[in-house]
Amino acid sequence: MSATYSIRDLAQEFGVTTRSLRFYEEKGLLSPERNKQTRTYDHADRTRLKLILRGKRLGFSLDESAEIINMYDPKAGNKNQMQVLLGKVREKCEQLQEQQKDLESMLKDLRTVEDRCLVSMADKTEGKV
DNA sequence: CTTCTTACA
DNA sequence: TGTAAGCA
Repeated sequence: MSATYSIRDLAQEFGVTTRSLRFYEEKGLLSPERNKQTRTYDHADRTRLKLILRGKRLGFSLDESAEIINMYDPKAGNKNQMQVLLGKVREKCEQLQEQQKDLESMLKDLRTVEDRCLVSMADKTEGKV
């Protein structure tokens, strides 16, 4: 009754390579059962992989995701886990806002240069026409 | 043919 | 992480 998955099953389902799954394992994010050399993943492993990929989408490093995921502790209501996650999320938000600020600044400068180019080209055109 | 490990890009 | 080599 315990659904299991081969390294391929999960790789295909989540659109990642088997290399990635082994890589995540090396980083301590995954710990599939070992049946005679080959890996056998269970539902818990699948869930962890799901969380790893979510963390990736949120911009967290594998180490950060590992820190949070490995903190899973139903007995304690996952309070510590939530606290750390909240901290990471806020930190990430601040970083993104900082990046957004920089991007807007660069965009502003680029547009200034763009305008100067257009003006310059317009002047030369008028002179010839 | 597929998985696994190890090493290198 | 991709790729490749050498095994099982």
